[in-house]
Amino acid sequence: DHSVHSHSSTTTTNGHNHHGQCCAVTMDGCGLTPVLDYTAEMERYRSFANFYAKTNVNMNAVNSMNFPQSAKLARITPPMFPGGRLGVAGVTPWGCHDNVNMNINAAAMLWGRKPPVHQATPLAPPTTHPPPLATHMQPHPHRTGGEGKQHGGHASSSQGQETHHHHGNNNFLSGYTTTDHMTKQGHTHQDMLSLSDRNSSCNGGGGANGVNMPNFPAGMLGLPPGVIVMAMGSHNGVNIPDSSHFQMATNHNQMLSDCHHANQTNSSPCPSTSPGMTSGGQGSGASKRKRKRCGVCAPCRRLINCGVCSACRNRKTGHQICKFRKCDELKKKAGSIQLESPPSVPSGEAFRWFF
DNA sequence: TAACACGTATTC
DNA sequence: GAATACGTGTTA
Repeated sequence: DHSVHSHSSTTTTNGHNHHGQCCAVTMDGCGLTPVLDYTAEMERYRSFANFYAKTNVNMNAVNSMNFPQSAKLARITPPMFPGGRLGVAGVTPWGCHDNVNMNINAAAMLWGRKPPVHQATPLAPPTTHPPPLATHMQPHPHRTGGEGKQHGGHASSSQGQETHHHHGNNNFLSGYTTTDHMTKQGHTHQDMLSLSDRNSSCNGGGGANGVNMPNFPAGMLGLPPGVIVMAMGSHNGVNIPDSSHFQMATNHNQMLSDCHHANQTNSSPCPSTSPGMTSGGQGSGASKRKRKRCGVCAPCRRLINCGVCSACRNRKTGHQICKFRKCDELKKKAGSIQLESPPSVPSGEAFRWFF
């Protein structure tokens, strides 16, 4: 809607939109400038607010009464978005782009890393802002609550996030105290485990390719559990938005394999023929194996059930995951899935693990 | 076509 | 064994 955009541009002086709703649904600076469904966006804000309400943020946790499943999830959810520097203080945990454009920056922001672009200095840090390292895991002193932020989601409004340069260990929040990050609640999110506990090895198994490193503590790398590690291409570090090449450090020092269908029960790392398929399954072969969530699409990265969709409401009988958490890949027909690499990305060869 | 129901695989 | 979630047939 051109009128909306022109309205926004004339009422901002620094790129921020001061007319809340417009800001909530537009994503200036995102390149594509998509317009999100407002309801969906608000729902995401609400879920995030609920998440913080149940974990470590002093908020009026009214939502938790309405969404018991969310509360349950929140209890088992570690502070993936540390200290409010990323999430509540001005940037939604889902980032500005991520539910539309699966690019690296979005994922990086989500998993605790600031987008590595033109950010030499934080934007106008609030007064008396402590040094980043000192307060990294602490709630932002100026936080006013998640859903109240009309500027949430604006990529450039991430005041208070510390700067991470695009090289060296700073890339991985070396300032983190990893124990702080993970042991506050003693365990990690089930979804995170499901992503990481695959002791499978689609990349060669047994860490042969440097992917599984059973005795290599992530902390030594300054890698907080939950941080996705993106293997940069061997050519000039070009960000290649291939979600299948994300990796994630976890408590178990394992990485999320880029095999989407890790096999837990047998030693075969990648999809194999499954003898029995579900009720209606034809049992015609490997393609009928139950698929796994991709783990990197926007719904997969969502940690909290909405609690209100039909799937949540019919948890017992429906046996379905929350609608808002349903993997985009799984929504597609099983036969229509394109495997791992887009044509422009030479799988594997273009990536390497760098530490 | 979306929502629902159910069988079943998977994980804890 | 319970909880979760995928796949698919049925129904509105």
